[in-house]
Amino acid sequence: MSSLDFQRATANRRRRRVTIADVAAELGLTKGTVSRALNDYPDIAPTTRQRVRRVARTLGYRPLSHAQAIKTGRARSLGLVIQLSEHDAHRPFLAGFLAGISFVASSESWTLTVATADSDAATLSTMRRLIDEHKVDGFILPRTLIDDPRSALLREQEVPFVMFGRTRDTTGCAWHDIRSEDSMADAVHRLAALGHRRIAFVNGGARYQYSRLRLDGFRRGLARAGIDEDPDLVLSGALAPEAGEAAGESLLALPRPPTAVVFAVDSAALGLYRAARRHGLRIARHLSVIGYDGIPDGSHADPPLSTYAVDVRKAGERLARMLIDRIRGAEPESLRETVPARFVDRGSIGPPELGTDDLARLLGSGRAIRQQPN
Amino acid sequence: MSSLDFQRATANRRRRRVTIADVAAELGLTKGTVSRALNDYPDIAPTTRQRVRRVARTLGYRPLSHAQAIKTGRARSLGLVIQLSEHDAHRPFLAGFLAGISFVASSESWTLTVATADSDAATLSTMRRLIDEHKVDGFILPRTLIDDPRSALLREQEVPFVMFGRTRDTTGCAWHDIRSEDSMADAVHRLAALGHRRIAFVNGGARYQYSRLRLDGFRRGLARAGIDEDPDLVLSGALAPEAGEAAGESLLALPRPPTAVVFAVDSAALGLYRAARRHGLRIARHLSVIGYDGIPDGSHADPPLSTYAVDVRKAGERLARMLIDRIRGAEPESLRETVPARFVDRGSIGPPELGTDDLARLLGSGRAIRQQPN
DNA sequence: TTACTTGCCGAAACCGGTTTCGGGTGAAAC
DNA sequence: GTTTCACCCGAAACCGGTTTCGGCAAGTAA
Repeated sequence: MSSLDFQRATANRRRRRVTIADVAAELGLTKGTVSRALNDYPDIAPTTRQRVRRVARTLGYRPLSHAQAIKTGRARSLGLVIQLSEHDAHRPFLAGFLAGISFVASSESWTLTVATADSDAATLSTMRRLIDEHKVDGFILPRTLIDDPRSALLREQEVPFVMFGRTRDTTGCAWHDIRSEDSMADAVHRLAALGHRRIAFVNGGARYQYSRLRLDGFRRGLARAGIDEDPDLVLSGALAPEAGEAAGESLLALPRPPTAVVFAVDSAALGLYRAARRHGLRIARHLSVIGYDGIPDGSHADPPLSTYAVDVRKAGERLARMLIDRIRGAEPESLRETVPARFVDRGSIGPPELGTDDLARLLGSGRAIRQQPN
Repeated sequence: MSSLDFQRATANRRRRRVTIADVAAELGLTKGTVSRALNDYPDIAPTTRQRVRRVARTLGYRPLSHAQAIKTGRARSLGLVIQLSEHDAHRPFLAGFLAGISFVASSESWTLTVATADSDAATLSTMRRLIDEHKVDGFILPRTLIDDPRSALLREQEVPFVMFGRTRDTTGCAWHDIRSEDSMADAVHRLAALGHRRIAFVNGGARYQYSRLRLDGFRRGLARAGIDEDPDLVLSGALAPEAGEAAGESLLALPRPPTAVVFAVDSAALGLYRAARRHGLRIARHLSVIGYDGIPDGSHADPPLSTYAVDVRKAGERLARMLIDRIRGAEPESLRETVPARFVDRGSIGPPELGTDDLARLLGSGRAIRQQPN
């Protein structure tokens, strides 16, 4: 045991790490044997394996990940490139999402490498750098686009990836996604059940696959409720409160305004609150609103925004798990799943107190009054 | 040049990376010479250095970071462990903060490794793992505590780190921080200039060093304005809207309520809006509020919250730069800096329309009226 | 007894870089 | 004409692991 003590002493004195050679020397074995023992090679006697394990533990041996990487080609790291130009709507989710990924990664002794970029091009070049330097073994792709250049790059480079969201060309793609289309259909269903017939839809960004899906879901809801779609009541491109406010204004300016509005994105829905306030309308009473995302701000609105909550932490966990499986060789086709969002009724919907015509009249008079000072 | 073509071909066919041996072979040099040339060793002829550079570029050679790490002991990665238990108030800053760090890191071909933890203990053990496996070369410590166990660990392990915020024991510490204490003093000064004499202060979490500093700043402001401190008007522990609301309630319940409130944290300040609304008070007219942080939600409040904006992206950039310098050997004492926050007046402050006694009377009658139904 | 497996481990190559050491060359100094 | 000394580069060790290959010993079949 003197050699063990010696190891400990030097480790403390010079802060030299315990290497595999130290473990081997302590046991009177060779590096190779120790390595195979720790990596569960079948040609190692069970008793030897146990001895190695024990000594490795007592010596505090931790393999150096990049020393392993040089031979195995595995950095044991998951890559995540966050693009935060435009609206930054995903910001409130970021912490939970990272927590989910990090939780699973840590449990497997993997790590998470994150980078940010401010454009599509920057995202791709950042990913390319991470690939070239072999900093990561694969990527999690948030905010998938209908036609996503990232998946094209990764397919070409043969780098594993999983997507948070679906896309058009699914070849070689693995994904985890929330069935937001079902939520949109459900929203229409709920509003129709409350008596609404003029239900508007304000969609998100056109590039995203989810926008396409949610619009489909909205239409499915209308069809199921037996309501004909009115093109005037379908807008898109609203990701932030400002855009949501503008959308609300144009909807309220219609000859036959909607009595309920479904938003594809919570933060846009919050914009409608401002428009409503300006026109003296009360959310839920005069105008029902349903959002999607479950952002915390929604619960601070007055009245709190009814929405479909997404468990982003869980999504992060699933994606990390799937990516690790994918890196270890699982087929992408076996890694595809969708889960539902959870409806949380906080009080921003209710039976229509006024019909569309009464609403129009009210808004008209309001407009007249408000325009007097000008 | 045929060998060059050969490299390209094999690189494409078998997707084999270009190694330093390929570059050396192409030039008729040895690996060692190429390595020294690329790393600016002085014993390489300038002409040779240029030739090596050019060929390395045309071949598309990128050194494998973990292959370098094995010898240099540098993973070229910055560590960030985010603790998101309690309030998660830093969430809105996360994206910008990461962007700042990532921007600088990328520019030096470094990467950012992030992990999350849900307690102090988990944070420490996660950091320990990253250190043991040598996944990172140093840490950025967000949300510094008065007595921070993280700095103790890193000092003992002799791992470089920089802090976002100050701490009590500064030995071996490098930091970047915002002089929020000056902002608090400035807030008092501004309110006093508007005519306020009863100014309250609602502080943040007691563990954080910033709370101590901001309280000092508040007191300094009072002293400068010639106002005696009233212990009733100083509260603490408010980090979220709920706690801010509660603090607001207790302040408004005082016999002589404040006409202005300074909050150490924006999101707590937003809680006061709700308390004010419940009592029929109008922010800015009856009750002036100043927050600190500059969170986006503040600008959506009604009226928008006046606050001191912190440039978290810039902070991330500075911290990354400082940490890289620190890892490269700079002394921690040379890496200490503070910058001011920027006041943004969005309209939540104004001259007191009512004195404290009138306010108390108004609140009293309001209370009476509201309590009748019970 | 001999031959052939099988189980288990040592030896050594290898991964892709970095760094030390030493020697050859040419110019300057004597 | 030597000697000296930069200047440059090759050779080889090294970093800390992994993986291949081969051989020894014991067990089994012939």
